[in-house]
Amino acid sequence: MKRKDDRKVGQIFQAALKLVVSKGLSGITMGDISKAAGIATGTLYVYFKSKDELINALFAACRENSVAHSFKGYDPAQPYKVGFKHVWLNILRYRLHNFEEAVFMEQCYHSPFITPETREKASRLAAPYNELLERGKKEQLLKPVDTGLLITFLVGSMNELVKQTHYHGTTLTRTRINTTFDMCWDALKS
Amino acid sequence: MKRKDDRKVGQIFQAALKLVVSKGLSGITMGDISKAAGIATGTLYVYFKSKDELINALFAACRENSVAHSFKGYDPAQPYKVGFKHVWLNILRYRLHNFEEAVFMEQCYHSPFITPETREKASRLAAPYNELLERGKKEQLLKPVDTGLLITFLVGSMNELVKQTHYHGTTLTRTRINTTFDMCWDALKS
Amino acid sequence: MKRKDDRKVGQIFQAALKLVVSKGLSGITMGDISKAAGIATGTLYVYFKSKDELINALFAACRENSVAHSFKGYDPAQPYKVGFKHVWLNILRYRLHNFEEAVFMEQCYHSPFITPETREKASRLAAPYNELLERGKKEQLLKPVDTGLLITFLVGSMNELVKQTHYHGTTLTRTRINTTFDMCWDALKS
Amino acid sequence: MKRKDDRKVGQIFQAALKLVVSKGLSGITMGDISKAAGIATGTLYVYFKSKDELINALFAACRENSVAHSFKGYDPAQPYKVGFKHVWLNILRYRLHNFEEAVFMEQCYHSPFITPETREKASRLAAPYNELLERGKKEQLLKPVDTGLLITFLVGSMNELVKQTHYHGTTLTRTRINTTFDMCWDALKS
DNA sequence: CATGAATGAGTCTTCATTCAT
DNA sequence: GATGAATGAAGACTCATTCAT
Repeated sequence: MKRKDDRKVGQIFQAALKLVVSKGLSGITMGDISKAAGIATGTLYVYFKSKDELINALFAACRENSVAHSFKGYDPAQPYKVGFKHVWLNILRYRLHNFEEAVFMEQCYHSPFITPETREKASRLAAPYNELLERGKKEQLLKPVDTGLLITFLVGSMNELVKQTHYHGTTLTRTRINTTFDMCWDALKS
Repeated sequence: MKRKDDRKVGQIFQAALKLVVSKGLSGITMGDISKAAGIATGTLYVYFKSKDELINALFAACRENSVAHSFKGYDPAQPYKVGFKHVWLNILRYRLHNFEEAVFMEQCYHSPFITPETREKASRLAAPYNELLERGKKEQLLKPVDTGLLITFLVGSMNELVKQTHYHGTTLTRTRINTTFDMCWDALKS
Repeated sequence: MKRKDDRKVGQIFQAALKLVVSKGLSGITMGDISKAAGIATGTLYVYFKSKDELINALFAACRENSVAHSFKGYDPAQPYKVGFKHVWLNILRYRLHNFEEAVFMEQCYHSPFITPETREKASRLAAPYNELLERGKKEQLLKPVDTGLLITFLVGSMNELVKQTHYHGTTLTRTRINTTFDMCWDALKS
Repeated sequence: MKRKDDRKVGQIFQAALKLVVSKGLSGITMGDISKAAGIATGTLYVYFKSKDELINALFAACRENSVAHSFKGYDPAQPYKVGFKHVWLNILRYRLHNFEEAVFMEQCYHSPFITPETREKASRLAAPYNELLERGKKEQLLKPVDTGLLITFLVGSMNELVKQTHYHGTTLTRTRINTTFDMCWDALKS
């Protein structure tokens, strides 16, 4: 028998992401995805019970991927600001290099595709970010305000920066990156 | 266009916005919109040539509305920070009270519905924001960095704040608002 | 506006019946039905929410039609056997002339299309038959056995007779009809 | 065909029959059958070239089984009515105990699955029934009418009786059976 | 203008069948 | 032989759009 091929899920995900960026979450069809993935439409249903499930699975995978990247190489032993900047850069790098994933996830935010379960699962993955910011507050380096608010700044500014970079074609020089980081740090630092 | 018509366009827009929040931009149909607006499907086509046109018109209307709100009561004669905060609060208030519009506009960002023309028209409306920030730089109150970057912080953080407020049900106290403004100001101020 | 056309339901029913006889209940598609009815596929959904609903509605209509025919011209004032034969002939005539309906209803018997509600509704329509046989028992003309059993003979024999007539191409002469009636009567009479 | 294979064919048939009763002839899929039979879908195609062939084979098998049962223990040497009742009871017993087969065969009647060849083969198996009734006519115990008509009564009444028993949950007491037989005999006897 | 029935292209999904293992 | 993943044609159903009233 033919073994279920795990690489195929990857192909499907890649195809879906590419399509979401070019046609929007609303515009993609199972036919498009299968064609882009180089498989038959029916094959999609071997791996995912429905379009909904496919989208949810992709969302979960992106989310996990994103979190995993954020803390790659993070060393809690280092001084706070060093570690913080490391993570900040990780996130930025991830969003730039995986722009498609970032766009997809944002599109999912208000879509009826994402089920409450998936949403719930996603928010549980936010824990490491929370901890990072809590630590900053404990070391009295960050403003003693609601962690959610701090994250808001972290994420919100990054989002717009990446979008702008991508769409306005601005090249993200080292200086520009540092400037942005400084602004972010100024916002958060106590 | 008589007044009667305008009222109907308003109903259509309201209906569409409500539906986008609950079902996503992908999920709305002309049938849904007409039903929610209390008119017949065919009547939609009296006011809009197609679904695309309806969405684009709504997008443009929201965008204009948003800009108009931002500068309501803004007095350039006042000291910079006072005026800046005024605008900042206007934007925040707008996004909170017109959450549906905000969601709709975000959903439109990557959708194939919005034509380049509409996009172009929208970005031209950004001029007042640019001017506001340029003035701040001229008065050496804001960091001498790319205006786009400054806007990024302004908008990005606000976006996330509003989303959070809405979804996590946090009440936005005066203190919380001020804290957020301070963070934003800290990020931008030179 | 275009008025919903009641004749269209009739066309749809006729088309469906014809197709069930030629291709079996299993083999019919909404596309086939619409084509045979001379309308667009989508139009079917103006009149019926789903294929299931269409089949159930058709079943109910056939059932009603069948019962209505059975007692046409039946006069309770006449001697029992005369009235009984009248009904018997009505049923036979109905089944022969509306062979498609008869086949369709038989096909429905074990199909998952028919909902319990429809089934229930159908069996409630059996009341007149029950009464007819009860009367025969009361007048001591029929065997004093379970009414269900009597109906079994009435219906079962007729069913097979009609099928045979139709498929083997036997012509149903007056003699043959009378012979069959006599057999039926012999079975039921006390 | 080894014994092992035959057992598998049996499993397949059993699975198919069970599914036809629960989901109708229209509703069964090769996937369902294979799952219910505890084998892989592909394996079905080792035993049957196609779904059509499977259904036809099953139909033929049921038909043969049915006829075989009918005359089990029948002894032409016995008086006619005794033998006749013996067969009649055999048929009844068969239909009650193999209700699934009976339902399946009825479903097949108007389905496009059954080929003319299968149909032809099936009707050739009716010979013993014909002979039984011919003998009755020759002995002047049965009405001198068309054999087809006689069979019609035999089969038709039995069909309905079995259906009723099954669906209305009536228990078939010995008395009820005898009553029914008497009715049938009354219908046929000269 | 307003209506909503009619249309048919396009969607998701299923399923008989094939084929690599 | 046995398996079940892969295939793609076909089916039920949706929906933007048109048009008769």
